[in-house]
Amino acid sequence: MGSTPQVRRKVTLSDIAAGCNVSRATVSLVLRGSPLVNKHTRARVEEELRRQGYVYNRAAANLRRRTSSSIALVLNDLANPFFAEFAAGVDEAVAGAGFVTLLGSTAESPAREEAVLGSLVEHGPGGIILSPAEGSDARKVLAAVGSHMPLLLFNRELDGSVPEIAHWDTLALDNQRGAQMATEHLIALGHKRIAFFGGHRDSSSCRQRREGYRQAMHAAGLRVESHWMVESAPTRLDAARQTAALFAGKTSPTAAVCYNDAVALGLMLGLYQHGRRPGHDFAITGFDDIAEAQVSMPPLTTLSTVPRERGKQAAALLMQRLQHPDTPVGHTIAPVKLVVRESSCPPPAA
Amino acid sequence: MGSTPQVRRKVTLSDIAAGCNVSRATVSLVLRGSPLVNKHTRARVEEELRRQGYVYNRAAANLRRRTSSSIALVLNDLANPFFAEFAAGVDEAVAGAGFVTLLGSTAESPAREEAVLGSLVEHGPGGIILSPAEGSDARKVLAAVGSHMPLLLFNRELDGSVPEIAHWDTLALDNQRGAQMATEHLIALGHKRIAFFGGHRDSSSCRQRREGYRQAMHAAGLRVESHWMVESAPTRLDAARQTAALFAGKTSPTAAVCYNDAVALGLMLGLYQHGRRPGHDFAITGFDDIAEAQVSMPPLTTLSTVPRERGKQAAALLMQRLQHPDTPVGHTIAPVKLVVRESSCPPPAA
DNA sequence: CTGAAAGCGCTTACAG
DNA sequence: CTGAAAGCGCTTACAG
Repeated sequence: MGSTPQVRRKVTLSDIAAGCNVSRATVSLVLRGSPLVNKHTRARVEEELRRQGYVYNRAAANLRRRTSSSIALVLNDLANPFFAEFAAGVDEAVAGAGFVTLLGSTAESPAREEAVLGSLVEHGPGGIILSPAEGSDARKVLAAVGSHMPLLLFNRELDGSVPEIAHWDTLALDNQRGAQMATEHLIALGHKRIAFFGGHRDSSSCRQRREGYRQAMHAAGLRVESHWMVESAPTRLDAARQTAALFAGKTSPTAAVCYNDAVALGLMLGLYQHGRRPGHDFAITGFDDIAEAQVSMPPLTTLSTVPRERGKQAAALLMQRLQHPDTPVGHTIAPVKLVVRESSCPPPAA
Repeated sequence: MGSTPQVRRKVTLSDIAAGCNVSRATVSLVLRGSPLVNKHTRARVEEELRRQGYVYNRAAANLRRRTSSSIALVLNDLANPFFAEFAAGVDEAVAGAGFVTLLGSTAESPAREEAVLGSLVEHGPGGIILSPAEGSDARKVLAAVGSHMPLLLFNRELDGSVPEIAHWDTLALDNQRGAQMATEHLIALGHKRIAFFGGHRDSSSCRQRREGYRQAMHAAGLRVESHWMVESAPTRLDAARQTAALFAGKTSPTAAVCYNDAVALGLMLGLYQHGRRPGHDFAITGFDDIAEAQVSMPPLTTLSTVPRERGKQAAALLMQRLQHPDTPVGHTIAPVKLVVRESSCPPPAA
């Protein structure tokens, strides 16, 4: 009430020390919760901290202690709901550990990725979680972050081999097993002619999902026509455009395992435009279980990756690495879960 | 080749100075691009910086210069595509200014918001962009950030009055004008019985959108039945559930201005479940123009807020404030744009 | 054009 | 239990 809170200069440890006639060392011990401090002294200091509106300067403390209280999160596309959820999970876990998240997004450009990593590293994060841009190169990343920075690669592989001096952990989705499960599910429904639809062939996740699809088809003794393997950008729009390609050959598929949900929703749209009814005369599965999957028309059978959980997991793995720098590098594969909804109908003949 | 890059200790200015027999001051001047340094000296220093793999420690520099090179971005819901796009825009602009973004998400909880703000402030951001959690209180925010921290409020108002000592800029969407435009559009198509559907009545954005709707209805001499004002959580699922309420009275509406796109898409689903065909026998408008709006069935007429642009704008406004702390507080209202698609059909009678 | 010195806000042995 | 002193990695007047 009678206080004058408008000081321009920030309140520091010295102000508090002066304010209650103790040394800065003592104030520091109080702040860090040391048991050495006399109860009465502690109370006086705490009162003074409150009175002056002290704000801890973590950067100064980190400098002195040679520690870090941040981790950097570098994403190829923050606006993608999958990564947005992932980021929310990372931030939740990071905040829970008393750290702060430094954000960087690269808009799928390796050049921007290099710049962003360079800038973030100067801010001294304890480690980095990186979901690489398409075409990002291992050596460039190494040049940007140095060989001593703990780094967790999420979701994608880097181009080129990872240099030996880099001890980078990885966290990946079980793409292969997921696509295999989706394909097996369609086979169990009675489908024989199953396509693999969408995605860029040269992305590692697309390769792995195609591999899972092929294995399931092969194990069931089913053949794969070459025109059933349709490429597209991993977006709804391009997927809708590519729909016609599925029906270009003489033997049309009755079902498609899609690269991801965006592609699957685009395919639904494309099918409607071709007078077909997904979930009735054509079966579709997706990958990701984005929010829209459960409310699309029809609701989409897909593989749940629980991106928020992946985010928490990524943060936990990185924190682990910070605490145990000399543990062997870990390559974690996160499970995916088949969620059956109406888009995966039996074949029309059955 | 013959080098030994594996030093555990980080390379500092002193190492560079020692490496080429100059003082740390000179190295610092080189780093900061000072014109004072002799060309030849500069070249030697730069070579040494490269040779030793020097990484600038921005935290130390910030401490000495009493500057900041970060801004904090605190969002009520990062997983929401609108905010994810917004965050991408903020980060783009922030990175463009050589700053880094500190991320915090509050999961719509005022208590978490307080904690997150408190933690972020300790990391010394130059300013904060805050999209408040529902029910977040002005005095609590002030207590968490202090009265000298530049803060930009985005998208929502705080509960309680903003204390006079807080000089907070705001950036808001033109909710009222947007809803008014949507309503006028439906009226122009010939609708007379138009509902306002979804949203929490006590949220400021919902109040403003309802107000725009009322003004347009009133200006056209149309009356509003009380059961046409339906509340819902701002989610697809709850909106679908509330659909029946629209048709509970004796005079059913032929169109609805929806609180946002999520609600509009939920309403579409609800209408299908009631045997109606949105875009044919019932007109719908949304708000936000999320990615799904253009590919829903039918495509959704809505108000585009261009969240990525809003993010850039928010960052620019905050940067402006950092450079000119004594400029009067600004309250910016960002325009929205009507995007007409097939969901807004004429009334069945017409 | 370059260097010596002080200092940003903290922490941490080390004495006492 | 508390304080004096040194130091984290930088920058910036100030001399020369």
